[in-house]
Amino acid sequence: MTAESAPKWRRLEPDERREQIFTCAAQLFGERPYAEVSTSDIAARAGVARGLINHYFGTKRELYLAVVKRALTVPYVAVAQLPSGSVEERTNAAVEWFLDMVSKQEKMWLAAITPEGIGRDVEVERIVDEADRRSADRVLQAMGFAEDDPRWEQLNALVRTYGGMVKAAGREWLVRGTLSREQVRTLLSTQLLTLVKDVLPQITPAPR
Amino acid sequence: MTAESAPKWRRLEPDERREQIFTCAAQLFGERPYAEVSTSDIAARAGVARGLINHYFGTKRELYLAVVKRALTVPYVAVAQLPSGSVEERTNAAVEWFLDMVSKQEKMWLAAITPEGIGRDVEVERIVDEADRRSADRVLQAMGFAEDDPRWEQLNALVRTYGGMVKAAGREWLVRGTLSREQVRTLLSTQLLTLVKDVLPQITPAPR
DNA sequence: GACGCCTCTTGACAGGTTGCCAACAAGCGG
DNA sequence: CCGCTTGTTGGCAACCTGTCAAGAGGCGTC
Repeated sequence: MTAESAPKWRRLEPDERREQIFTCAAQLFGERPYAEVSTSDIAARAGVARGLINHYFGTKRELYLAVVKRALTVPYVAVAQLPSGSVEERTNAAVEWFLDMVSKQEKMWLAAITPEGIGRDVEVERIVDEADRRSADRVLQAMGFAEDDPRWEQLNALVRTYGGMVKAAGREWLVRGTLSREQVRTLLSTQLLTLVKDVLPQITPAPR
Repeated sequence: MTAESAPKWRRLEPDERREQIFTCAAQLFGERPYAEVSTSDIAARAGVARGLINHYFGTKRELYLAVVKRALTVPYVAVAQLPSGSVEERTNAAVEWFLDMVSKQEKMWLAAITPEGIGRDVEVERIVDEADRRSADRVLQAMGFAEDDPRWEQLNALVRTYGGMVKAAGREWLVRGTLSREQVRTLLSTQLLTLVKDVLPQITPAPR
């Protein structure tokens, strides 16, 4: 019998261990809702003591936030520069680009737009809002609005409401299959065009 | 000293007590996310023993479901018979009515449209979907579509996507204050009108 | 006016979860 | 080979939830 000094556990670099726990947590949060994933589950899958999770992430909630944040950041990274044609052409191109992007990142995108866990949490809301605002900025830029427009704040808010429709349409298309890609394209193009041509121009500069 | 037999607690009719607890729960769920409202909090506000909540509603989750359900149902029950004028008049009336309703039930409505408080719960999802579908039905009826239209399923889905915008707009208006009621009115009216006049007519009968 | 009973209401208990922290030990540097 | 840094463990205390038998409010009856 070789006197193996069998270590009960292996010591890892902080970043490495942190990433390992993060990965396991992401898997579990993808499988079950937030409340049904206990830190014990995460620790078990990572083959680690439960306390270590708190050591690295502080709180179960903070760990969840980290997961959501990464999931939301990835999808909206590279918005290709849109063609500089008429408004109609640009809206169509934007919608088409969007549909392609979603097609490729289906699961990722769906997971990101339905933070399936902690809800109405200030921090989660902030993270999601940040992503929404950034994509609304891109839409406004693509539609030719000047970035120093005094109405920017409200224009952005209006585009964000359009984002609500986009998410809902994505769910109808991808999850429920009640709408075809073509129907979604028509819907989103038409509505975006109306938004840009009929609604946005009516907005008066910020009230104060 | 009058020998007052001071009762430690008052005995109420089941329906009455149930309603009282329900109301307090609705308030709290409107103030904080699901996870941050303990049954103790609800019991405290209702001036009642915690166990009584389980007696009436079984589970915290069931109580929450009841709250969400009512919040989603009440608003859409009495869609007053809309005036039978032009499409424009009817959309305006519908949007205006909706804004009034929301103003009155602000907290309740907000809590209901962001039921992520419990996280991708199948039951919650079902309830929300049910309500969304029902209100979409009402919108279609009000806009003069025949209930046996073969495209009904898809028309309904399209209106549901509009619902996504409605919810987003409500949040911008009530929660963040980035949009005024007037702006929301303009947005929702214009977009609904476009949906009804430009998008819906393009939908071809169900593919199979 | 007093009593009895129905059932509404309470309070305590068990199981489970989370955050914290002091002690332990892996494994590199001297 | 030994000591020290620090990654890691395991148990503790607080809290929350669902259950249940016991207690008491108050209506109906005599």
